[in-house]
Amino acid sequence: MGSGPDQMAEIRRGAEEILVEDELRQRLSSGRTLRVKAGFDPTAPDLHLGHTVLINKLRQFQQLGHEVIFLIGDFTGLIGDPTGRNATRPALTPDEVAENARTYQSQIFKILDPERTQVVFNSTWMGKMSAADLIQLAGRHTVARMLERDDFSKRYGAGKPIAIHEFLYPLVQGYDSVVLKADVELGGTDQKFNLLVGRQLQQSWGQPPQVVLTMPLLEGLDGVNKMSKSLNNYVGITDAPAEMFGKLMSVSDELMWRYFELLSFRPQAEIALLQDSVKTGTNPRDVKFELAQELVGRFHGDSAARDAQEAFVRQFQGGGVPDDLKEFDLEAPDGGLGIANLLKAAGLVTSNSEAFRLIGQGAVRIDGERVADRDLSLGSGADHIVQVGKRRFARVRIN
RNA sequence: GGAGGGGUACCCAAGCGGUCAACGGGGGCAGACUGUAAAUCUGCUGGCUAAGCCUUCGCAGGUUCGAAUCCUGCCCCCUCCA
Repeated sequence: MGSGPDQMAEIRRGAEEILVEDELRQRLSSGRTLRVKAGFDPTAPDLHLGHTVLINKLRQFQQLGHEVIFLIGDFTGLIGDPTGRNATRPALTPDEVAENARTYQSQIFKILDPERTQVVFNSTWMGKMSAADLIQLAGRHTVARMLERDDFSKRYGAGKPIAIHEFLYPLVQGYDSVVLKADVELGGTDQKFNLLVGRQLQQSWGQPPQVVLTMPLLEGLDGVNKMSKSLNNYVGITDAPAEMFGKLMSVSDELMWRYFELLSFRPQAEIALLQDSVKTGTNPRDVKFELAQELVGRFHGDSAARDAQEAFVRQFQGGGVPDDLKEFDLEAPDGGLGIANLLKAAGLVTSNSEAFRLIGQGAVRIDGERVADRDLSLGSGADHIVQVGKRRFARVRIN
């Protein structure tokens, strides 16, 4: 464990804001093991790299010798997420929550040390709370302070509805910090308000207020929007190695550095050296290889990462064929099997129209030969590698 | 309860009787190029037994030679007033 100031440099890495930084410095230098909390929604068990930004930060604290509390917000999950008013999320059943929690545990321990991670559920204490207790909790905060929250004040100002129970969410989250006696709570920048409510409630219960550390929301593969499943710009941590590798290689050269900062475990100094080397002529692609290697290795092991890189080089640099081809056995009618139907049967296109379009664009190859004739038909007894674009392949046997 | 606005393709958004399979933008896909599935440029982006035909503009009817466009009813969303 380093000294206070050394720890601060690592902790500050990538962080958006630390409130209050002096308080954190003091607690670090006290030499005490700090209780570092972060809460996760049990509705989204499929973690992507965006989620891991926070988990990585937890890991850092862990490596500095502190105790990590991974809180699963199953109580709030059972009520259902109140934000986004036109698509009220269906409340999860206890079984689903339990299932999601298991998924979390199998995924986060690729990053966190299970020995020094406490997984807790807020239903443990919230479930026991009576209506009277809840009213008492609600009495600790005021409407005016609630309305300070950016999205509440915007909605209020715009005449948009705010349901009463939406006010309870920050309170419950803050109360979790009281119960857990958190020293530090981590969250995305969008969580800032909720995290601060935790500070306030702790003080109200006579506890020293937790330090709040917010992390930026990781940009998705498009480099613009935050990474999310619904925008389909994400890298899932359960994505297959080749898939994960390819997605990371598609990140722009610029965004790559952002990913290094927030996702890589490399020391900052080492990343600075990589940046220098690109400035003096190293191919950014090769640096991106390093990033993809590290991340695929983290979730799938080093040998899978090496294989993924080899396959990537073979397929995209060498114009080669991936080794895990889907195979199809197709029947040819008397006149032979038309190319469009073949592509459709092999799942390479979704309609004949799409097939013809792609042929027109020169995207279709059979055994490496570009197909120019949209009326091409293939007879039986053959075995072909069929390709659409650079990424869609299939092996097709015609009987 | 009253007044008004709106529902168009994956998303946003034009069109307001024929020239509309429907402008434009985003996203996606493809091609070229390359240093990578970066960047950039170009093309495509309903379906089919395919130079023709069929289906699509909230839903159901109607008017018309002809409707995304006009009429009627219904459903849904939003804003303001109470």
